[in-house]
Amino acid sequence: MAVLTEKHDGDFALSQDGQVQLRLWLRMLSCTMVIDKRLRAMLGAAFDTTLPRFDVLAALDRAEETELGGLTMGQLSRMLLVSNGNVTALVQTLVREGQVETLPFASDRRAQIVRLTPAGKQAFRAQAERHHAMIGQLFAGLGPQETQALYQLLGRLKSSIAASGDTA
Amino acid sequence: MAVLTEKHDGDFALSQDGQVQLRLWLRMLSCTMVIDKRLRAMLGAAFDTTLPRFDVLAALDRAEETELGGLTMGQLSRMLLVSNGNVTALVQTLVREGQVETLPFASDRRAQIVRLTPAGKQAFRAQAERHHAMIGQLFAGLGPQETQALYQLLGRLKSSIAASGDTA
DNA sequence: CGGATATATTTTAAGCCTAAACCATTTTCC
DNA sequence: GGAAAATGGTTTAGGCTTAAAATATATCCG
Repeated sequence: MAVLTEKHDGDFALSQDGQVQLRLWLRMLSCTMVIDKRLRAMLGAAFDTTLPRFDVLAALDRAEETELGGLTMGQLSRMLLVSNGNVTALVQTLVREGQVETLPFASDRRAQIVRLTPAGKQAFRAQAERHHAMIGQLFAGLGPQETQALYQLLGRLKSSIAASGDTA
Repeated sequence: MAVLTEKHDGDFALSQDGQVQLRLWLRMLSCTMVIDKRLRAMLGAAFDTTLPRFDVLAALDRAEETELGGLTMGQLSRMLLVSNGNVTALVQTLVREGQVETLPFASDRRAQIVRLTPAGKQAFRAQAERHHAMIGQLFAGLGPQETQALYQLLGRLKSSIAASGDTA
């Protein structure tokens, strides 16, 4: 913690540290929101779907290589950082649309496996391509080392958040 | 999309870069979501309120110095980047709770002014203090020049987004 | 003036999201 | 074995959010 010792410029900046953090947070929130909205708008316009549904497909796609070939509801919930009930609703609509199917999980009759149908996999691939392309466009103005620097600073932020969680 | 549309040259670099950008986006989204959730949880637990309601109070607090002493529904909507109908609902509940009041706007009978009540101002001050403190904690692990660097890189990202918007 | 257009706002329908209560099954432990 | 606790999942009630339709008022222009 800095004491106000020096004369001119640096002290002012430090005394304003809280303000800087608030402005940083607001800018970060704003950027995230704008990108998020663009992605949602694109998914709605091009595929008549939503970001949460896309996220479910993406998680299941990544899980296809595993032994189960899919995920349980609870795994999905923890992976997407959304509530259990929310996953229930999302999976229900995806089942209704034929993009996803559920199977009983033999070794635990409370649980069930969710996995992509062929139609779901095909839909996901098309969506992922556009999703990926749009992110590429949005970040295109950043050079490689800016991208890298931002990635690393966000890693530091992640650590900072984790550290603050221990005591908060 | 004029610049990068040439065919064979950049493919490898672009595909690599795209992966980095996707990971960057996911990390940024994750950090933002975690902070957002913490703030919501704090506001709910400590003040039985929500982040959107806090945002309304914050906007009105900032507008208190102006001539009107408040904002119209439309100004609020544009400022918070949420839909008009959403503002209607938020203001209604804040009016019901006595934190906000609406006044007819003499020079345009379609519009109305929304402004803080004394109770609203008092509630906001307490909430803002905690909000500010929590952000300080979450970002505490970043040094001053890391904070500054992150702020500037997000500014670059903001420009990149704006530039991509011109053509997308 | 008066119709066409634009603006400010509300309403409506629908989806997302959560916490809390609830049910079914599994695990723990005596 | 069997009660108690834990876990997987669904349901419910309620708030947030949007787009689109509807309402009221204001402005533009012939």
